[in-house]
Amino acid sequence: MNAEDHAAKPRPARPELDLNQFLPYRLSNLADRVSQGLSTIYSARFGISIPEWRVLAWISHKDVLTAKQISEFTRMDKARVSRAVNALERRGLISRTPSDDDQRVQFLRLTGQGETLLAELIPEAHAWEARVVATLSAAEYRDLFNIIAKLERQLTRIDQR
Amino acid sequence: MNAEDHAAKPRPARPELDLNQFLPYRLSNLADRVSQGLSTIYSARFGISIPEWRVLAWISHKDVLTAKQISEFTRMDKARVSRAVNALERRGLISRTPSDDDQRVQFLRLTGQGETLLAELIPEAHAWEARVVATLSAAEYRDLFNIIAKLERQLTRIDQR
DNA sequence: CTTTTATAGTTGCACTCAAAACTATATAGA
DNA sequence: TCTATATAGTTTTGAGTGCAACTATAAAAG
Repeated sequence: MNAEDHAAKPRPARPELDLNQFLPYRLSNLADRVSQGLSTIYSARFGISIPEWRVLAWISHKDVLTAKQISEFTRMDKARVSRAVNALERRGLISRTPSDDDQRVQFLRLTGQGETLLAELIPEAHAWEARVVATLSAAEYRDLFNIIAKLERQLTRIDQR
Repeated sequence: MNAEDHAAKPRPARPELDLNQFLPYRLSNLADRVSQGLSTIYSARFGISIPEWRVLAWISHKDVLTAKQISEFTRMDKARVSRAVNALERRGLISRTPSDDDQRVQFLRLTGQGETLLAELIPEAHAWEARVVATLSAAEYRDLFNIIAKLERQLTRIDQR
């Protein structure tokens, strides 16, 4: 039985919130499911946590990064980055080399082992993404990225005030 | 200096991962920022946590719900729902009435106080959403919801295998 | 009936997280 | 130069989380 069937119920004048037409709700639902689905690949199969995956992905993308930079790119707390970096180094997937200019800074790079792992992981991640977006037309796919970019710029604008 | 400037670096044949063209990355970034931005409204201003907001929103949407149903709609763990429901009841925002048919089940409803709070909160949430999507054309807005729906259906399909 | 199996909701526990405090180093100002 | 302030990264801590165990009730099977 559906609660809405009680048409008789006297409704106080209350603003309606239709969650299916509420962007934050739809967006967080979708992103959740996407992250969840993708993480089964790198978590179950490669023993990598979400923060670790993000760190790996960015180092792979940029070749050399500091923890600070990763924290900015991923917008993860620096404490979270610190722990992920530690875990990845312990597993031999990345290396740290202290900067000569600034003793506080460490440059992070993939090790051979890290490269090998990503060489397996990245194609699977791409394949998974491809399955998900297979339902979209080329135009929709393009539109989606454009819309996301627009929304992000707008959020930045709003933040600045 | 950009690490990519070292054109000399001998690259092993490794699959590239361009995060800006990787949907899970863009999506989780955006959803994160949207949730974050919205939560400042109900968290800072009304002392409501994210799980509590979700529970309130769904009860408001459906009038009467059980914890089980909320857990399904929000895809939150039932423990998380249980704790949010407890907190909301302690604050007098929702009421529980045990089902006559099944002693295990409790029907959850907004109290007058809960209605009042949502009457303030919902318009503000809508206003915030409106500011964010103000950057989109009507067509883009429509497309966005269609694309999200398509992707969710596809994820359900993938899950089922 | 009586026993088994399923279900709604709660609680305990180990783990994760974000914020703050802290350490070590670097830069700016007096 | 000495002191104050800022910054990179780590550690600590309190709160929140998911999982699994548990309680109470209900439904199904024997």
